[in-house]
Amino acid sequence: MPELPEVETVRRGLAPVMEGRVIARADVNRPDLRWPFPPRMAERLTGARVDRLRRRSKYILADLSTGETLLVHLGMSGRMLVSGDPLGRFVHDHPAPQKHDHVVLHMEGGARITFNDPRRFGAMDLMATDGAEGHKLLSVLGPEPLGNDFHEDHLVKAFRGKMTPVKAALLDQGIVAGLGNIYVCEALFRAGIHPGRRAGRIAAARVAELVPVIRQVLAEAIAAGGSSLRDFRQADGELGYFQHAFDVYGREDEACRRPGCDGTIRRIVQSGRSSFFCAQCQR
DNA sequence: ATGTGTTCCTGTCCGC
DNA sequence: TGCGGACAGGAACACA
Repeated sequence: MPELPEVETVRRGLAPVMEGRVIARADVNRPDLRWPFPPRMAERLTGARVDRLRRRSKYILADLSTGETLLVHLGMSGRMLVSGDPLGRFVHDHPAPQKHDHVVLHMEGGARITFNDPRRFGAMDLMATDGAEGHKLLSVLGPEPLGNDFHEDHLVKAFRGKMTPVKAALLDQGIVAGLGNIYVCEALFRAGIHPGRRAGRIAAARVAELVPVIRQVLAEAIAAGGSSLRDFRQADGELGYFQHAFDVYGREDEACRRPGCDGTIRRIVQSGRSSFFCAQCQR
């Protein structure tokens, strides 16, 4: 689930309770998620100060005072719960442990961060901070969609000659890193491009238009997530998902929202995943 | 080299 | 109320 905007929202929620603070204890309740945890993960986290929380694509990276970086991926169903936050920004009382609470970080000062992931498609790993970008999972990533390396030339070149549907091309993390099923659908809707169009057959000018559209869709979602963060004092402290209105995602059989369009949102399955679009205004 | 399908898990929802 | 099937925001991997 969590796509780039949700992961960024989680990072922003975690930063005030983690950055500059020491991990007093780490409870690791099982040996693995999608992959085995690194050897002695709990010991390697204990006593480490979190110097900085970063995000790369859908990965959260915590640079530690030990010279190591903790990598966290939320997979499809991963959530972070913050409790006991002394800043009073999140719920103060620690909730009872829940099923699928796989890792719990106890911060000095009282805050607690619980990683809960029913489907266990999430991941955690530890690596040397120096050269972290060479990590197997990070080295294959394309440019950040909100960064300077993501520009019209890049996307046009990446699409050139590709016979794969544009939907799949935008989901390809090596072309642009951080988009998932929801925001690809939303971006294609705004750009007026049918998800089944072959990437290499779209005119360069239309591909170029996708760049600002993708940026805009993501920026709006991050802003929506940020506004949901402000209410965490009385909320349950859960980070990872927030209410956001989509134009096409999840709106099968509903009316197209484009002014002047009387089309209906359709759902098709592409490589096993749902694509939502308006056949009237996406070509 | 590309493109496509399978796979890892649990939970929820919908029709019968 | 139970049961089966479809489906869910990811992405590595095996294959044609």
